[in-house]
Amino acid sequence: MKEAAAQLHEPERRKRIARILNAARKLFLKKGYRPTTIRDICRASRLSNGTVYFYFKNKDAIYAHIYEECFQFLIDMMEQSRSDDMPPFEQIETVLKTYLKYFIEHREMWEMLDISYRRLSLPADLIQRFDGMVATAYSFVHKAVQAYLDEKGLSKSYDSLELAMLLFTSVDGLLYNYKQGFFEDILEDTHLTLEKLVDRQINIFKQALE
Amino acid sequence: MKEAAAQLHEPERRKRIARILNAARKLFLKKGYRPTTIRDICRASRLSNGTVYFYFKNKDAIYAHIYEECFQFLIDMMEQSRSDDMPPFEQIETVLKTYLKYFIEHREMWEMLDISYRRLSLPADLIQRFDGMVATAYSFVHKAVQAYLDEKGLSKSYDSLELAMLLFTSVDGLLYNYKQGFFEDILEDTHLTLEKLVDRQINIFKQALE
Amino acid sequence: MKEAAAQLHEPERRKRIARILNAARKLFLKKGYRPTTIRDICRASRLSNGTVYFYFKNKDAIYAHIYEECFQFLIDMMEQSRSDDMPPFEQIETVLKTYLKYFIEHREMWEMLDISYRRLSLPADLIQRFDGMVATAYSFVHKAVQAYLDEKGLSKSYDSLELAMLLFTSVDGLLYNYKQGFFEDILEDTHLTLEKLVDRQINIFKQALE
Amino acid sequence: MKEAAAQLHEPERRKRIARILNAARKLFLKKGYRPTTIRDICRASRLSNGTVYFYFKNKDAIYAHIYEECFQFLIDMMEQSRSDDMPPFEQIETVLKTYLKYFIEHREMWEMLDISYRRLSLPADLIQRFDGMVATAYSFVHKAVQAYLDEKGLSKSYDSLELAMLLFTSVDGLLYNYKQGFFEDILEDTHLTLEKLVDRQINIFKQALE
DNA sequence: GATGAATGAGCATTCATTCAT
DNA sequence: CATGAATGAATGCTCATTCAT
Repeated sequence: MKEAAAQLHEPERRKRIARILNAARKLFLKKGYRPTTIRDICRASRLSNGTVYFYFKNKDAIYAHIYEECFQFLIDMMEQSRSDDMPPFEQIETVLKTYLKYFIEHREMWEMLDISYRRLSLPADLIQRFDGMVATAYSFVHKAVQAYLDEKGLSKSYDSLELAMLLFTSVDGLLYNYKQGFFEDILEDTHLTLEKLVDRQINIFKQALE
Repeated sequence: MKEAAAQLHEPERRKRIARILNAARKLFLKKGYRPTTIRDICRASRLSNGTVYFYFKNKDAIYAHIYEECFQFLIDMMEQSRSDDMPPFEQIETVLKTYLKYFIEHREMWEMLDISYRRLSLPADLIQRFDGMVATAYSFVHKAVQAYLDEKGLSKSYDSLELAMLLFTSVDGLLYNYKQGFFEDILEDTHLTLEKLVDRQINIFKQALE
Repeated sequence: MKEAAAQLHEPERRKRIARILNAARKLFLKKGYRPTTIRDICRASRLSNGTVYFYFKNKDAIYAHIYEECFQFLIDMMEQSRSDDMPPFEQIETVLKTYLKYFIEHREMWEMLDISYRRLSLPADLIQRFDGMVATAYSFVHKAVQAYLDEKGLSKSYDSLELAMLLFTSVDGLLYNYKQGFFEDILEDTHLTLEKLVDRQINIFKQALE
Repeated sequence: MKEAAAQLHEPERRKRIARILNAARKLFLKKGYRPTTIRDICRASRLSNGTVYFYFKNKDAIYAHIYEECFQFLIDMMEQSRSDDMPPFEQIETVLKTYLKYFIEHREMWEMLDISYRRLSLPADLIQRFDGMVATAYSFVHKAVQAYLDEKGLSKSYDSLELAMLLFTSVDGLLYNYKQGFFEDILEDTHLTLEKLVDRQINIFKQALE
């Protein structure tokens, strides 16, 4: 009976949780994690202090929820964009460009991922789940690179894991430096864009392997 | 006379300042900028609250000092490692490997640079100085790439600025992901090392350009 | 329903607010505004630091509340004591004696008014409201004086505003000097009292106009 | 010998003390007593922290010095302006107008007197000295009023002390209210000035006694 | 005498978190 | 479930005062 009653209110529950998360996401992004206060979140979600604490153990838990959500979104995007049937090189291209797309179209999410979840005092199982997500994202690139090497008969000359890491991190480094604002002037003064840079980066790998 | 008297205490002053900066550096790294409190710094430097404020206007000023110091150290290392007389490719290699060396040997400094100085409310002139330092570091790679392209007669096929950015950010991305701990398992389980990865990255660029 | 629930706690709220204001009023008087600390107020009101800030935005807000309250009390007293039907001179007497009564019976309030609200960094609208209250208090005297001059046919010989100001400020000066303690010995050694002094002052004006 | 040496530097001492007092006076006025810090005074007087404390026991001592100085200045002005040979009424007028002159021409000093020296924790003998100065200032008015009453043969109808107090405090109340800014609008919109108001006040007393 | 380095208590204010209703 | 009142430790920073040189 109690269960049933709880179930009955489930949609209501979800709504409240969503409201809290939406508010928190925006605030974390705008002000950063630490400067965002629980009261900020309450105000923005139009819920009381106590309610927020009813649904989330504490501030870190809210953050963790959002982190997971953002990362899952990236994984889903990658998953949906690629397919095992694609030619290997296209797979590589697709995954990396999907990452770029994520960065451009869902910048807020990308920035959430930037807050190192290891610094927060999260329960060990969460940390592990997050580590797993990172591994999954890497694996998309890894598998594609492996397939590409197989296709080209280069499996013995190159280490697919090594190449995958380099590919991924080189794009990541680009985005990271971009975010820091170090490219602002350059991208304004030249014909360069993030898209072209990523393209070039991928092509350099391709040329190198030929 | 007054000058002399002041000078007399100068070494003492320097010592105290160093003590504060050393304490702050360590703490900023361990806990991050915001979570580190002035009191933490006082405790670690065995100086009173008032003394810290006697030497530094506020917390941001302490951070700025450390940031500049760390970045200048990197620039000096790069400057000293390279020379215009080197073959261009060696210049590229040297600068990037110096960056890696900085990361490995002065990890604390590298991590300091990771705290975005733009989020802090620093005086405009400091922001500008820091921007200048970033530009200087980039320029080392840029000049070397330009020389390399000239040597190979590829100046027309490739944009030196673009290549320099990609080279630098790809290394940076590597270090950044490494720091996040995303490689931990991989580097443990394989023969890979940061050095080999950077090497490979540089070689990929080289191969691509040939 | 929500409203009802909130209302339910309203008396409790009021009690706490009153406790804070009572504590603050006493302390401001005893020690002055600046030397009174929020902690003093907490200690005196037996409430925690956070609770005080829950009810008041900051120290200035507490002061402003008290200031307004005290001034309004004076205005109410004046308003209730006088009436347009009174003979003009009686109006003058009544208002000024009410001011004296306020000074004697609600000394704590009178002293609050002594703290210049202009030095505090209060929001502009509060400043304006306070200015309005000052104007209201003056106007009671002014209107009465005007009526008196009209009655006596002296409107052309005297400026009602000027006389009103002199009447009010002369009483105020008396109170102010009294508060400073400059009369202590005199009032002890003679038959003089504040009441007699104010009486005399009013009579001097009356005699002068005859 | 030591004495001689000390004497030798006496002018130097005085200079420093004057520098401190000048700086403090300006600052106390501009910012008020509490908000003025010793460091402010050091900066303004171009002397070191330690030096200020060498010449003055503490902040209160500096204030007391200035208070005395300002009050003495007023007493001197009054003393010099009046003379026993003047007709009594002229004496009254002169003393009160000198007080107004002091207010207008040495407003900074007048405002210093406004800070109640009783609230500060000054040594008892200082308090007494200050009380004495207040009495002296009052006595100038008192004596003149007494002489006036004698001249007019009104000594039996009026109490000279009472009248003196009323005269003095009515002017004081005027100045006090003026300082609070309560007259600003009025004085701007009409032909009234402080001088005219004081004049009128004195004349009212005169008229009343006739 | 003069300096300025050093102290540490103290301040206003914030904030994550708890809990009675 | 939801509310918002209550808590009190913590924070960055200030400042009168002391003291070694």
